[in-house]
Amino acid sequence: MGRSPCCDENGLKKGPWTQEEDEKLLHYIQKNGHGSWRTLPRLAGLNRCGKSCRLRWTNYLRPDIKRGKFSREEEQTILHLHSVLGNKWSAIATHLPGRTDNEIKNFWNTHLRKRLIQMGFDPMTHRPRTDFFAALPQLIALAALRGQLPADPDPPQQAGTTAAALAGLIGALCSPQLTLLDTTTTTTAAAAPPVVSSSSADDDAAHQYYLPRTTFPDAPGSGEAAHQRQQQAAGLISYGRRPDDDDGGDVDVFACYGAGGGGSSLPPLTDLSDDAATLLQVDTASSQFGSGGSIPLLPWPEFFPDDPFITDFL
DNA sequence: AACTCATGCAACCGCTTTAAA
DNA sequence: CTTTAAAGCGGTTGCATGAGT
Repeated sequence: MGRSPCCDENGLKKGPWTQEEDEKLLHYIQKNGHGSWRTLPRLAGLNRCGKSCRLRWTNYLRPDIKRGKFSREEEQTILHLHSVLGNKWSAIATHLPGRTDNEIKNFWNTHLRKRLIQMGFDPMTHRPRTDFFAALPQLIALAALRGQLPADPDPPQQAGTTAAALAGLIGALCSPQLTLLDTTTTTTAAAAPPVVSSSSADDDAAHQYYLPRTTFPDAPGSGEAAHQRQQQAAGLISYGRRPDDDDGGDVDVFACYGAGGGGSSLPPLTDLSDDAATLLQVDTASSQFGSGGSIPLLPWPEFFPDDPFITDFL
């Protein structure tokens, strides 16, 4: 399997394309099709290698390319497909008409990947990171919520409080489960996994967070089937972004499926308060994000239940 | 105004896969 | 079946631009 030598040829231009080159390539392909990429540059009067021409065409000049910002739906699709396919950019691109694999790859590396990391998720596994420092933001939030960190730190007065906060962090590390529950979202613990939220780095304080328990409480009438569903889904995470009522932007919303059994690798947490347990017993059917409709918070392959591509891949 | 740093994206590099001889 | 060229693909680089100091 020899490597293509086309790019090693001397005297061929590299670097950014000029408008004149674009026009030559576009005009030639529109008239003749690309045919053999190796012979195309000579026939089109371009001092480029065929590979460079192919890339320019597929990533930029193709008439069906969609440009501009990725929509929230496209973000969702990329996140979900990446959780299934990994870095198979071309495969992911087949589900996003008008988007190129290169564009999706860039978008992932510059936006989505960073966002997951910021929130303490491993961008490759889509699961919470196992190292302590990755979970630190959540631990700090946890401790703050438990009244162990000052809302407005004031160093001269906080020596004792900080010690208590650290003690709280250590306690959290030794306890069953850590997650943060976004109370702005409603869900039913029995009928579906609880919606758990983390937030982007610019999280505002408008959302209140509660601490769910290790195994989610059974809602009335839920029974064993619901419990089994929880167990089956243990460890899976789904996520989305929903409009933020306060500032008009988006906030990240995560659903963390299950808690025990090694699904989540986040450090464990102490038991849940009764208040938080109550919060988990609300109706999923009414779960809406803002006024714009709901975001599907489903674990992957259910996200594309009838997609033969996914079915075949799995 | 000048400089530094961060970000986004187009393009390249080189490995793998596919198809033809 | 083997060899080879071509195409496909994912990782990486480098430049342009904007924000911050």
